[in-house]
Amino acid sequence: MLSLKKYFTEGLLQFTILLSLIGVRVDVDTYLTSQLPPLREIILGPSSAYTQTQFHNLRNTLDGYGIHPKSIDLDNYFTARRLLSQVRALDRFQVPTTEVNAWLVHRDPEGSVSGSQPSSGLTLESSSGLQDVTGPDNGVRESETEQGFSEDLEDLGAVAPPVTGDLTKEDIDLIDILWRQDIDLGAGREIFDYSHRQKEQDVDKELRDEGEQGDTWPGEGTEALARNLLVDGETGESFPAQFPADISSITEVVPTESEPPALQNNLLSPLLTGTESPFDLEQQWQDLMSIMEMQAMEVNTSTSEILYNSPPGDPLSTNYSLAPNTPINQNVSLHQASLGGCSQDFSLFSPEVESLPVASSSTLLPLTPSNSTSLNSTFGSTNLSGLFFPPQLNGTSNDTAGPELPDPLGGLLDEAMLDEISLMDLAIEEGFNPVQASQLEEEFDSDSGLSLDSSHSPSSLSSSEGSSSSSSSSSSSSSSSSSSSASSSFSEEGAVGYSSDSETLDLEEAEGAVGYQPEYSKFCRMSYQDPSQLSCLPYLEHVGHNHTYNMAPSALDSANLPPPSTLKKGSKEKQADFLDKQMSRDEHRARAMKIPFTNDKIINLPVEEFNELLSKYQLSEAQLSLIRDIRRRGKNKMAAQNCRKRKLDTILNLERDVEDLQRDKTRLLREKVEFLRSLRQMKQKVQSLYQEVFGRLRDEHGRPYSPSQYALQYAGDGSVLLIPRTLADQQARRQERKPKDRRK
DNA sequence: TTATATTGTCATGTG
DNA sequence: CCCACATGACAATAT
Repeated sequence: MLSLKKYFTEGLLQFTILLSLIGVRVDVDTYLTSQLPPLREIILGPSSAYTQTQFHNLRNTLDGYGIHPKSIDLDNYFTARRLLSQVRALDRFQVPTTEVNAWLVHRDPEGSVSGSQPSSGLTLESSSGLQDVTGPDNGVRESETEQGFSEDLEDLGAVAPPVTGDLTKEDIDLIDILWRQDIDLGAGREIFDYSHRQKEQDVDKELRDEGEQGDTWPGEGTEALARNLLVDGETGESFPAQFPADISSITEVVPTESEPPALQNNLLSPLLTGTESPFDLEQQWQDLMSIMEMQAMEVNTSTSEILYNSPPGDPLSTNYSLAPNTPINQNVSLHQASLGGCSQDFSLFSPEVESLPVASSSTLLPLTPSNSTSLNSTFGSTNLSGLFFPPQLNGTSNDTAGPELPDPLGGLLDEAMLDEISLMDLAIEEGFNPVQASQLEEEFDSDSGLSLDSSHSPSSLSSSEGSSSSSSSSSSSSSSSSSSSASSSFSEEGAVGYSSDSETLDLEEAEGAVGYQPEYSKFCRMSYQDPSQLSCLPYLEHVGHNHTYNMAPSALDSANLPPPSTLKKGSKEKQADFLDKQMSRDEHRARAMKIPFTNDKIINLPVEEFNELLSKYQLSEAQLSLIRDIRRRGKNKMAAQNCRKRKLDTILNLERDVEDLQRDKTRLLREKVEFLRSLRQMKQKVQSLYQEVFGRLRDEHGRPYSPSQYALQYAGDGSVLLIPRTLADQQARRQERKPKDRRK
């Protein structure tokens, strides 16, 4: 948990730093208040994911991040342009509003891939576009970031159009991507993946082969990877038909997108031209299958070239440098930079954050001293007034506050005195006395610290919700959708590929189901927003669900990282052992019982599909029982994760609320001190004037009036009267009673 | 090895 | 009644 908190806080800091670097003005206060939610979600990602209903939101895209890396892997493995074009085509299909995000993501990867891989002709376009765009991107980002991460895709569209006018199609695309990145904020786990992949790439082929050859592995892995695709493939019935259907649906959706049709056409046109075969299903499918198999062995999908170029340690520098050539990487890198660099940046950022609180504290400090002085002075003023008035009156006036007033001037003074006294009383009641005035300073300081904390604390239930909703949407999307999009298959493959092992599958499933934690954990541990974006796509449903949860990140990490080493060592057996270790108990049981489908399917398939699946196989009673237990436990696992995330989120929100209240309290106390001080000054002024006027008064004999016998009193019309003390006392008493009566 | 934190599982309740 | 989900409690596991 601590590490996670660190990550999220660091992520916030980094993000802010990034924004500042980009040129976006970061208002920490507003950021905390208004924009914190998104950040918080990022940090608390899991919490946001709590609400299952929210899975469909953008966050889900985060969940899908896993896919994205895989897509990159595909590029690495398959140099053929055909894949890229296909992917793009797929992206198009997914263009529909929510899907638009995914589409953008894909493009980035492509661009990055193209940039990295000279083989693809597309690369030239994408790379050039990226480079050109880099400048504009920043500007766009500013607006984007300002608007908020959690904003809907529609918002993106709305924002993008203005920018697009000057920008080229490619630029627009890039902007969209950047926009999405900003929204997602997730650091790409790609870095991790990359590291693994570089090492594993060679091994991956072997793994792929193994997966294909493996009796249990291939089937499970493929199934897990793209339930849609695989399912179809398994049945062999629905797959072909579904694909076209999905495409048509996607194309239809595209026009409806927020972006103007013209823009869309422009954006799409490049892709379309490049894509030979959205319809070349067989080849795509084969490629996807092969990729999936390969990936299945690799738990993680390292697509990022960033790793190659730069060590994960320097996400920022490397990312930025890479950005021009590799849009995806850039995006990822940016996220990562914000996230990964958090620790490093944190120190830098912290000062800034603290500066605000400090400033307030500094302001407070002067106040506090003044307050203490003011309090004393106020008392002094009262004493002064007492000097003017007869001792008796003064004594009474101090206690009652009323008696003094009766005097001619007493009226004014009385009110001021009363107010002051009342304030003082309040202060005392509240525990805010002169002594405490000094304490205020401390409070302020502490408050400043609190404010800092608050800033750190992510506060955005909404964001979490959004993420959760996105995940849910992705999950909701039917399996048919998965079959439809080859691109989706990539993402799924990535997830599936490594997940092909029962373990990975379970993890994915669990994650997808949970939806909330994935954000948090994913974001913190590894940044793979892009994949998440992919998850937005319907076909990615499986992946998204699985990825979302906390477990996923840890599992993914463990799964991803270890495999590379094992793979390098080069023994399939080792890999198998590792996979076995990674597999959950239920997975082992399922394997032992020779259950013909993956745990992921068992757990995540809708009831109808689940029953249908069961009906397709002749399973023994023991197998059926085990399957039902696996489903029950799997769902409960996700539920528990959601529950815990929700709980954590609630606690964090409460914590934030407490901090806010403490800040408010400090502010109010400071204001109170200021008012008291100003009141004291006014009193002193009135007293000095009173003395001056009273001292100049002379009776008919030219003798000054005795302060003990006479007093000045302000009349309602602004005139000043000299009246005997007795009258003044009486009037003062009357005035005292009135307020008391009112109070009653 | 122990203490703590995390995660998985079960039982139960709710919608 | 079934299903999905949420949640407290406990166990298992990881750190």
